[in-house]
Amino acid sequence: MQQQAFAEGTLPLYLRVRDQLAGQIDKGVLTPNTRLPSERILAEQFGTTRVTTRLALAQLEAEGKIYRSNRRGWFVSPPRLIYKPTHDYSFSDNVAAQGRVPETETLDVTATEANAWLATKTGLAVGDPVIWLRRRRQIDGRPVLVENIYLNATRLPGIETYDFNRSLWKLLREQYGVELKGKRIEMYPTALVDPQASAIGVTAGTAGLYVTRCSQDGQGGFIEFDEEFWLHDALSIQVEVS
Amino acid sequence: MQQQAFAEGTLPLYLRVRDQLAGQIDKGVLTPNTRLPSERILAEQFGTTRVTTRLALAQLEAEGKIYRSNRRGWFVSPPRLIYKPTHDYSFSDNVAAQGRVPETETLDVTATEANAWLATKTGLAVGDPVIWLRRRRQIDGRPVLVENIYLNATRLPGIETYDFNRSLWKLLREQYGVELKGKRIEMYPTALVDPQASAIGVTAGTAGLYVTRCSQDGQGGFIEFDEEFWLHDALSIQVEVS
DNA sequence: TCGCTCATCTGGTATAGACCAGTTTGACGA
DNA sequence: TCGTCAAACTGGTCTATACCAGATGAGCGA
Repeated sequence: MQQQAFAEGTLPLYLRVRDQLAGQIDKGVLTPNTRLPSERILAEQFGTTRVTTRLALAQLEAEGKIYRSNRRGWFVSPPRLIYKPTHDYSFSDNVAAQGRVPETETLDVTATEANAWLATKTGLAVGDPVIWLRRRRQIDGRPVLVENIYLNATRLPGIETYDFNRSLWKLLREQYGVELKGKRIEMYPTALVDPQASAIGVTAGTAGLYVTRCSQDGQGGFIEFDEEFWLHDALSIQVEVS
Repeated sequence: MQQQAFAEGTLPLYLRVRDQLAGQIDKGVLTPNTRLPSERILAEQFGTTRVTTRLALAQLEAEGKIYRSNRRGWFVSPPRLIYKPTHDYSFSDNVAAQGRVPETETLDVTATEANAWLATKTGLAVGDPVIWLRRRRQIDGRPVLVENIYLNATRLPGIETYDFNRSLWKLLREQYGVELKGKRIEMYPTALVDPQASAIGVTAGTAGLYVTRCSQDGQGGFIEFDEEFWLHDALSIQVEVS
């Protein structure tokens, strides 16, 4: 069982494979959403095994250059969506403005009550009525996030009867005259685990970005708390302050 | 070569190993910065191989629950630092305020000129003089970020002569009377690659968060452009707007 | 033409073992 | 007592192979 010689400038083999593939992506030989050759074929091409090839692929995935679709293959990542969480705008409008095709699916709508965790996040009391909304959102047919939205049911009576497959922000403004003002946003990178991972259709452990957003109206009253689980390679966040 | 039976509720073995370790961390059996048993010992304890054990460890690493120190072992991650990039404050003060011990090292100070990339980011013209500063910052002895800072040399004459192992923000205020006002922040998750990975002392491919921050003074003049490479498990970002 | 079935392709999970290259530690000698 | 140095230990990289399970598409039958 011969061993790697660490030839060619001491770079490990899996990083040399990575560099080859990254070069093809950067040079445009492989374009966004193209499928890469299968792991077995790549392994043969590079004269190595699937295990090492997968190391290289995992590296590129961590960098956000490629993504995987469960048991279908590896694909070149499209550009990141520019996302400004401090703005009030519609996901759909934002995606469309960047030349992409958005899609929103409502997974679940449930009337429930605030638990301790939600209470500390929102300022509600434990037991206050909330509407819990779960949605999945896609860009160009690829699911990029799932979200849990908790709406102040007292402040927004009857909201559970509306169609949620559209902009929530517009719904609040048009039906309730609510303009979201204050926001408290928190985010950090983490891995997606079930149930979010399977809702997006990725394996548990895929890198993600966890974003929460607590919005109030002009008077400081709590309106909605949004908890988003993004694929890590799907977005670039921008914030401007003056 | 017998195969896994997918027993015990169909969870794959590496996720069951993950759950066991995660449980010990959540219950406080393993406390922050404690070293885990070695991969070989864990593999033996769980009746599996190193490869599978490493899968479980990589999963926990992706979730930000553990981190590795090169060839020294795996350690339990401490709590994330709360970081408000829209605020003007000192890294050192912020870390200390959260009961941790900060440290800053200046790696490099170079007088150079704005290239095309920096020009588009800052509004400078290509060729304008800038001071390029590289720093590494630690929390409780663990390097958590490296940064490239580009300072407007025209606006801040002689700044390269100061000590940079302290708060840059205070330096600007005290020596130049500059209050940073406008900020444009951009960030996205990605993997750390060299030279940043080796500067922090992690292997290439470790998950990170890339943050850039462009700051101006009250009159909209460009002051500094900051490019930060964070370990992904080291921080939680908070932004508030009204 | 349309729907279904099944072979085939894909990645997902797992075993067993090997050598490489820094880190740590403990025994030993000055 | 203290420094040195080698052994032992750690993760890092790699080979070779196997079976599992979901996705896909070709082909067949209604």
